[in-house]
Amino acid sequence: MIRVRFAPSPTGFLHIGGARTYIFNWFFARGRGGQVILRIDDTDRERSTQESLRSILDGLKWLDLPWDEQHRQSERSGTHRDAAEGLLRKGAAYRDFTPRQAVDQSGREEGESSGPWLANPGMREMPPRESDRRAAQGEPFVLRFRVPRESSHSLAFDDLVYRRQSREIGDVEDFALLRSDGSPTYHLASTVDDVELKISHVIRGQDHLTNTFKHILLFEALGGAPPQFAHLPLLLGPDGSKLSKRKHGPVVSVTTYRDRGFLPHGFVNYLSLLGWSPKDDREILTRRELVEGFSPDGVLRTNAIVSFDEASEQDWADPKALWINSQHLRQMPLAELMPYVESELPEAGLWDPAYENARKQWLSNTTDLLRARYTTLKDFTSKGRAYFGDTFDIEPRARKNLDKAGARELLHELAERLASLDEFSEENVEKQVRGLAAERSVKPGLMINAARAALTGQSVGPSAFAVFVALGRERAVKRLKQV
RNA sequence: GGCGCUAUCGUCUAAGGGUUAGGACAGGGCCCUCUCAAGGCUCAAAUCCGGGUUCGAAUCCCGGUAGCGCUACCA
Repeated sequence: MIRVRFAPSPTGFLHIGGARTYIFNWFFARGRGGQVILRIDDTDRERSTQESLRSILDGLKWLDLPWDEQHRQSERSGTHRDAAEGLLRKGAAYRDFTPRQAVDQSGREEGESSGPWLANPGMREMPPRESDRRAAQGEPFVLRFRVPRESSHSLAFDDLVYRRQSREIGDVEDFALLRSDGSPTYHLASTVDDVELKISHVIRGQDHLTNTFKHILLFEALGGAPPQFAHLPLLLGPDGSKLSKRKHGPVVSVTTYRDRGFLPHGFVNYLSLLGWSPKDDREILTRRELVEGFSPDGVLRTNAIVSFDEASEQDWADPKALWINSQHLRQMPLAELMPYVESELPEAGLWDPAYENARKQWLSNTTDLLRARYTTLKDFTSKGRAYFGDTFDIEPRARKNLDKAGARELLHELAERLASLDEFSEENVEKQVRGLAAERSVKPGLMINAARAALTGQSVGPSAFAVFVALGRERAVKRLKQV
């Protein structure tokens, strides 16, 4: 049974890099009848916050890729401690009584090659009896893994993405298992839980590639077979540094995409193409195609840059992400799009209860008319405001179209004629507009553009005749008369 | 510093010994047209550098350089 896990630590918002890791885990498991486990790695109690947890859960839910099980590491600390004790008894771990400050000082500054395991060989070699005695006296200690030093063999594993990885065991330090307050570190908790939760494949960021040797050592000491590993290349900012909220702002947070009108699947599609591709020229892929096509050995080994311009209103996100979203917006089944549009309207004060019954069809027609030229869901309530409500601003460029000589009178005249039109259809409206233009010897474009301006306050938009019909005779005539 | 990973247009990527190095986004132009989109066509744009191996290298090997990661009682 394939079982994967996504293990975020709630010390920040859900990062798009984390989201991509989750997405790849999900595709991998779903494509093979496996299960997805969400595990909150909150072993760092001091830095973990409720707010972060909320953000992570909200972000993941929005992606609409449901998980099968959920666990929280802090609720399993007993298990972790038992495992640590077992390792200590077996001699696979030892207590390090070195005072914290001493370690901080020796290791930190312009680090020589020395690590704690070299700095304090006395701790590693301390007789168990002395170790037990000092612990019993309450002297604080860190529990460290005793990396085998006797033979200088090398460690190796086959990463599904990075292929065979090997390392001299001498290059692996005696890493911490338990902190001096008794709490488990990430390495211990993660490995113990991976064993207990029967994780078959660990798919995570490349920043853990070298940590994997420690984990394999731990899996073996714990008596479990190591899972398969697949490390993913990292996501970098436009400056080439690892994406971070601090440095790169709100674009690294998943909820930003939600709040700015991305379709969940448009976002998923975009992320899936960072470090992976279907190897053909497809770019817009359905969830099903993604699940069927994804494979770890198709994942690139190079970091990808998330390109965006924080200063630009247009390119606040990667232009390609925006484009992919716009493609989904116009290609997805209209019925699937409607709930998203419907939830945008009330927020903007543009909701009409009749959208649920009498005007349901109208809403859907209008959405269909508009979506081909929109990028995000927010466009429906900003650019599309005049369609759903009666208060809207007139843009400068639209005003110019209205200010053209004779434009207003023509529109007033047109309003009269439309008011008495038999059937208010696109065809008939067009006939009236062109007819009037011919009578007055003006270019139809003059009237058409002025009409669009009067009707929507904008100089751009769908075919003006379609706009007339979308608004309906009553509203259209009223707006023509008002200018 | 040590250890490791990586290197194709500005960006995301395809091509894993033989291609005019392909596609997409973004940019330029044209068509369409009532505007803006969409759509169609089109232009510009890349194999980090240096050595090998080979008839032939983006592709394999070595070196350099650069970027990134790890080197925590963070994950």
